[in-house]
Amino acid sequence: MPTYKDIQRLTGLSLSTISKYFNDLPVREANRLAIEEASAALGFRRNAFARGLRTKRSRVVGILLPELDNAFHMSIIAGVESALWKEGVGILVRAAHDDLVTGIGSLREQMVDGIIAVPTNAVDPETLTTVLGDVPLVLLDRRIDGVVADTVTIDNEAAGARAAECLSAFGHRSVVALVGPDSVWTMRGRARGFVDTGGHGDVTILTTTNLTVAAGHLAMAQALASRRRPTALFCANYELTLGALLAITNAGLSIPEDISFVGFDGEELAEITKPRLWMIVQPIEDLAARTAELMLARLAGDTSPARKVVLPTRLVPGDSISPPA
Amino acid sequence: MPTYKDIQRLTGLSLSTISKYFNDLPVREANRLAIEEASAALGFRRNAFARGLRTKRSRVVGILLPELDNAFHMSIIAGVESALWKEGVGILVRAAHDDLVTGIGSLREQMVDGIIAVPTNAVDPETLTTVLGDVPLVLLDRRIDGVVADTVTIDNEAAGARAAECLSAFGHRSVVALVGPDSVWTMRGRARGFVDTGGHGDVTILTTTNLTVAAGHLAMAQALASRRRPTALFCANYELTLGALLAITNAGLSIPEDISFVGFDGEELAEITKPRLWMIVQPIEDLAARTAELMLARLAGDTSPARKVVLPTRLVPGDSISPPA
DNA sequence: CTGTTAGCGCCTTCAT
DNA sequence: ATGAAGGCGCTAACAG
Repeated sequence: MPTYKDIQRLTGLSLSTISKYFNDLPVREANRLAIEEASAALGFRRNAFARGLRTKRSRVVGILLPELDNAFHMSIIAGVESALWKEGVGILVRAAHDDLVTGIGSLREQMVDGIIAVPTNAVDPETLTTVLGDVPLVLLDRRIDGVVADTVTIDNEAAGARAAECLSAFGHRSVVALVGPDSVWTMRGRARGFVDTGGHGDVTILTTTNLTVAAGHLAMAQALASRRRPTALFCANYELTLGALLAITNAGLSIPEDISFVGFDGEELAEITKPRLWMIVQPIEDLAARTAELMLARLAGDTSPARKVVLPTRLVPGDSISPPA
Repeated sequence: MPTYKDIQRLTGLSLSTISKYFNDLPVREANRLAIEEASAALGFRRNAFARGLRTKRSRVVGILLPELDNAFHMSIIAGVESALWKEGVGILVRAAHDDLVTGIGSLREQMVDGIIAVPTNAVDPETLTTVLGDVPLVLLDRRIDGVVADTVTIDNEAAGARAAECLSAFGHRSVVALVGPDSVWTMRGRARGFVDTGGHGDVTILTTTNLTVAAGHLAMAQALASRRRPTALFCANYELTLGALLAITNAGLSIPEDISFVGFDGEELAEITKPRLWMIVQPIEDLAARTAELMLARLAGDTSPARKVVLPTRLVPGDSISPPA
């Protein structure tokens, strides 16, 4: 690996001039050309270790997710990566497996300049502060009670509420929400919004054991087979939506004749099902953009108080709701 | 951030003894305890920049994917991350957007010790060699013509062939494969295997514009509406499988009465659809394990010739094929 | 605008 | 098993 010294040998310039060139500080035109020629000939690339040792920055941000195979989180991260990389910032991705503190510690060991995390469990705020040191943290999709940090989420209550409104606007008084485990922050919010707004009638919350297609299918299949079969349904995330849809289809039931349906996050799905499904959809690109923006600001030295960014969901109309029989 | 010097101040030991302790070299028991106490008190963590500067290794592997929102690739990467992290190796993830060479260059700039890439376009082997330098490269899921590198893929021809066999075993002589663009290496292989083996009869290849649920749905909806409606179908990836399934359901057709069906990668889906679908499934965990293993070996200094790991797919039987009318 | 100099924190001979 | 010393490649004063 060539170094400044090699460039110095070819150009006769001092190390500091060469450094200035690479840091976009003014350099005489002739020297600039000489450096460019030399480094092209050498295939030179600056050594990030040495640079980091001096500057104390890696231009890498750590990403901490519960699991890496969650499609929703990864699609946000795709947007975050794109926005950060435009500024030359890379992402070091790690599965946290419900242990935020350990995850943060390990990322810090690898010298990340900041951390974006989707938290799961509760965390002791003090422990968090200690392990974080001065590394900026942006919490994505979910919050942690008692922790003061930048936060980018959607308005989950409003999302649940809107779903309930759609259904009640068509006259449904007996409504069901298929939601994931109560341990998931977003699910609590969506369920709460749904209950609070649909609460004038008869509201049932079906809780699944986890957020998978299979779990959604199972819970829905059981509900459909029960004595009081749901007639108006809201699914609180994409996997549950798909699972419920399959359960309904397999049971030989029709939407909306037998059951009215509001799904979540499946805009693409909504467009190709018959009938089109009503959907609550999350603004993935905005979530990504705001998260990246916040992080870049912190990296640039913004020390203003923690922000709480709350984005609205979009309601995509369909033909999957009809008045109750 | 505390350094060895701080530990030295607390323990009176030399920097070299402290270094030895942290590098698992023999240190007298009393000293070991002193160092442990001091570093705990200080909240000490070794500075990876300084370490990298000396050792020339970052303990980070770069991951280069066409896009980060591809569920299949990310599920492999989830396994890779898990295996690498067990060895203390992190992953720096980047979307390559069809430009492997630039991607590799940028990852090298961030000092990755190795690169795992899912390639898309062709690449000039020499350019690749140059930009790689001595960084080990493992190609995942797809190969590049003319490039000699470690490679972990499935046997795509065999996968396509097996699908064709299933259908012909039930007596189908007119079979259709729904595959993605010919530009995708895996799709070419699956189509080839399907054609070669199903070739005794009447084989049609439906090519979609991209690998999405919507594209699969569209292509399938058109085919179902055509004069010669398919009666035996193989879908060459998960998104196409889901899209085709929705198209079939929406068209009011039944599996397998109207159309026999072999899907791809949707084992979970297969279990909850009615009837159960025949599926070709990729060994995601094995792909991840072999990839990680290969990379770890290279990081450990293995300089043996490039390996070509080819894994078999699994055939999951269902009730979605019946003899033709 | 350019050059000289002094580290950043750690690992690694080399003696002891 | 320990200690002293040098340097990895780069940046950031500072002087010119």
